[in-house]
Amino acid sequence: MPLITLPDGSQRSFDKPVTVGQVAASIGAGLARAALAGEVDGTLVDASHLLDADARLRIITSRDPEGLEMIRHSTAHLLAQAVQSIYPDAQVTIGPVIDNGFYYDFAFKRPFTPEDLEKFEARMQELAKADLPIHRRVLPRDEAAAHFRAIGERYKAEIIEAIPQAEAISLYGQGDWEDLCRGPHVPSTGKLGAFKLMKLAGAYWRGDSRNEMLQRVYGTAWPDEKQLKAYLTQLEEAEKRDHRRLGRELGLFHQQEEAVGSVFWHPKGHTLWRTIEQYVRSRLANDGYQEVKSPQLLDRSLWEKSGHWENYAEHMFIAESEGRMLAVKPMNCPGHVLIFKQGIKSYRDLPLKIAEFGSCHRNEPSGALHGLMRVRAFTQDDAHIFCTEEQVSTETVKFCNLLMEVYADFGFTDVRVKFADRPPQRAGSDEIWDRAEGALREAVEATGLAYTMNPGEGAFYGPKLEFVLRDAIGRDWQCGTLQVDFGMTERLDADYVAEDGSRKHPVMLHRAILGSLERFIGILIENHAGRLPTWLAPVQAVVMNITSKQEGFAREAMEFLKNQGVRAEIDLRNEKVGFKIREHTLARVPYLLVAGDREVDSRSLAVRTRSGKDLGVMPLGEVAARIARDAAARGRDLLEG
RNA sequence: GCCCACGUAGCUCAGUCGGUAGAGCACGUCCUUGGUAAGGACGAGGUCACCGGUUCGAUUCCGGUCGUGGGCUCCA
Repeated sequence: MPLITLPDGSQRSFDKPVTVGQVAASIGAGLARAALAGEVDGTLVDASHLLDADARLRIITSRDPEGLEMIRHSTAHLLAQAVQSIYPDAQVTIGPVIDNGFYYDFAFKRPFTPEDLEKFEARMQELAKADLPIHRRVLPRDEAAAHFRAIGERYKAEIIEAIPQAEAISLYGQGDWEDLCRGPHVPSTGKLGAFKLMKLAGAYWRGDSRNEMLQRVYGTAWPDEKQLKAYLTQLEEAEKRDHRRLGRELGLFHQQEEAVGSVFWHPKGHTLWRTIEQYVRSRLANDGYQEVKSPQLLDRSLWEKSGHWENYAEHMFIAESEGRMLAVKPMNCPGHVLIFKQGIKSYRDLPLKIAEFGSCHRNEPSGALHGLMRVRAFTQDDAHIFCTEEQVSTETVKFCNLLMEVYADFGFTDVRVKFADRPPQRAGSDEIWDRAEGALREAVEATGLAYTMNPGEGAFYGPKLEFVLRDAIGRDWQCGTLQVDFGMTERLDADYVAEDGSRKHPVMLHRAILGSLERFIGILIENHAGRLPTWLAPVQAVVMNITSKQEGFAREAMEFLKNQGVRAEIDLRNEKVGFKIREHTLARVPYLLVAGDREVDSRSLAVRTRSGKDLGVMPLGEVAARIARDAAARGRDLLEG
């Protein structure tokens, strides 16, 4: 006689055991159709799950996050069924849900082709249309393993054999096809249909590059066609924001094969670069950092002492001269330690903050390179804080405040913090790591920021905080970092005289806010879809004449704006004003300034923004003031709608 | 580095079932002096990524190299 309690507190009693689906049906026909699964006393179960005792029940539909996840998971199964119905000798492995969709990895004798993808999708549609009921059965572990071995599914068998022996294994079947799965799943394949297979890729079995390569099929799945279409449209939008395309179209930079993984910054791109660099420079100076410049090439012996040679050699570019082996710096820290070591330092000198816009080279695998986002030559807004163990907390708090301020100026306010602890390959004893992690934990608690753990992802020399910012279309980018290093100064023999006259090795905080300037600029371009805020726009205003009659005044106006600190250009070409407006709008110039006869007479300009807003005619001084006001707000309070 | 796909004019892309290629935009010249997202005419521009092989002949077919894209791995 189960008594079922629903989320709204209402109760229903039944005179015999009922399934989740039957409870839904007792509430209404619409809910019965929509019901995908249930949550019984906090555990997700299938709609066919039999309730034989009192329970709290929540009916899961596609409107619940869990429901959407199930749709994706079940669609992954549908894909596997389709693939195996077409290629019976393809072996299934795993098919998890990911953001916006799912993937499924198959072992197959040859790579899948785009034509295969079409076939798979068509078969999936057929199977969905057939509305096959999905049912669950349970086997003891050993029996399940033997079953999968018997039907030649060795990857599945391997997965099962990793599960504790006492546990029972559930299998889900639809039609004549069956797969190992924890579940739950939607009640039938007819609940699926709004999906699309997106792409093919290779992926290693268990994510290990020493293992064999599997064929991964990516797909997306949604509760209905409308949401699917909205997602596909959004993807197109993201493509339009691609910084590589915009970088070319806006004349910011280019890359070519003679310098793989490096960037050729064009005048406009470098203007943007300098604006950012000068801004960060002033923020750092305000916070007591001293800027330096350290050498690009440093002797191997230094890298051996710092631990890089042992832990980072595969990423380093090597050069040779007069029989000495040199390495192009992949990081700035050893150089900064050498600067610290010049002269005797006292505890009174701490914290000592050394900053550098450090140009680093790392020999990244070719497959990792991607536009500005992943390069081999990049520049960090890097700095090292030499301090005592007691100062770690306050310095961390100060740094986090600065970082949040800087991000806000760039218009990023959604920032997440991750705590990455000791990686498998590392320098220093466990005892030192215990202390470093302890100090960093205490420091991050002192900031009051919420954080999540990122196990095993620390730098080889210390644990780190990672600062992840979310962009305008919801993508996450790790930019800032703060790393606590208890070992580097000892390895490089850097010390200071403590209050009691003894020599001590300072703690080093490695920190960056933007991370790589190259990458940060890429993020800015995509975040703003090329419409950089006025303070960053390489060209802030273009003055254009309507006929050649206004040429003199247009020149005068442009010079005036330049003298007022506006990055202004002039367009005197013999073209119609509509043509010029179109071009500079597409070039994302924030302010389009037109000089016709009327404006010449009143020594003013007709002001239009790149978003098409007509701000009317303003005297020259007012135009300059308006642009200056907009630029001064940085990314915080944009005037433009 | 690994898997798959791709590489034709500055850009976006057609095309050649093997007979050295075409459009639009951009560029140049000329006409047009036009008030807020494309005025018109003419013209120039390509070792079809690179290196080999097959062939009478390769941009096209085959192999390799390099690069790019999407993944994997890695990561700022």
